[in-house]
Amino acid sequence: MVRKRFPDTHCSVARALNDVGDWWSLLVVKEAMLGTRRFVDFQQNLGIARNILCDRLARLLETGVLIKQDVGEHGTRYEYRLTDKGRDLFTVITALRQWSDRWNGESDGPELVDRANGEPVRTVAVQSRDGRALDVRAVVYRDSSDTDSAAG
Amino acid sequence: MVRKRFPDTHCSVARALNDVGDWWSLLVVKEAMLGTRRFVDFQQNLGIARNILCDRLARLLETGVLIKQDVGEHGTRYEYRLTDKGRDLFTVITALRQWSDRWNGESDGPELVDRANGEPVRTVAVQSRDGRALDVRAVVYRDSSDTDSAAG
DNA sequence: GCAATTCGGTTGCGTTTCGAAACCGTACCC
DNA sequence: GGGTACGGTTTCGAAACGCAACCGAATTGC
Repeated sequence: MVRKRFPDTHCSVARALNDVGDWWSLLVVKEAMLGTRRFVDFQQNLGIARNILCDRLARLLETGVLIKQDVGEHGTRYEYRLTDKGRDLFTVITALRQWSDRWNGESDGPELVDRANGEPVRTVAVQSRDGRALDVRAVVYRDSSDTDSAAG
Repeated sequence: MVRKRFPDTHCSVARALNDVGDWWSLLVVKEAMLGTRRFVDFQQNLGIARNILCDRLARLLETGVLIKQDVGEHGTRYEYRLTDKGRDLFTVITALRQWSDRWNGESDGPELVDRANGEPVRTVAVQSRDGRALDVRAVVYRDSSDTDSAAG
């Protein structure tokens, strides 16, 4: 199963979607963040077809989001664990979760709280250097070719 | 073209992916955030097939991410514009962009800066109530059924 | 040692979706 | 009334998906 996706684009968003842009990849990563590590557990918890799961895991290994470890205790056993790159998707997934909760109604799923004190986490937002929340109209996409202008 | 996707899941992430989880939807939204509003412009800027673009635009209308306005100046003209729900994806898209830049190398695309002063925006992060950056290991997914416990 | 089971896949096969290009209908333009 | 631009829809081959059956290695049970 070879797929081409967005071969070499200058767009960061498109390049991110190359790694985690299909239906299942982000859900696999989310599941891994909940502690799932084994093939059968991913398969059952997500309800994904086995061949598709195989393919997604292989791709996530290729792109360095997961690593595969042989834990040969009982028969053939592997663990799929998040890399730093994979764990770093936490922000993306949390932003997506909060967006869904805001606009499609609260889910009855688990709530995300600070392990240190049990308080809910803040709403994820884009912030200016001095910490103001910025919406899309408060920013400019500045062409990176004029790096030494305008910013000051 | 009817597709089922994830029918009714308790998982917020999966529900978000129902709206914007396929290959093109997030790119369409991203393009809209760059100011694109017209069918032909989406089609040319993204290099998407016209039928797929039609389908995605229709779905984004259905889910309330975009609205369609007739601006009948010259012949048949419509504008597809972001709703508040659509604009609110700014955080998700920015998080995704930053993730890609961190792990797949900087792109030569435009840089995101504060319109007010030209300074680059902060790195998007999940924060605790008191503003500490939290990674996935610093949080707990607390079952929302025990709402009145543990939180302190 | 041999059957049954578990785990992590792979293979076949039918269905769905994608993508490129051709076609269509309306509204301007002259 | 022909040309053009816009916003689609149709057609059709290719790719991806989902289900279910099968496979191979190791472990368990006896």
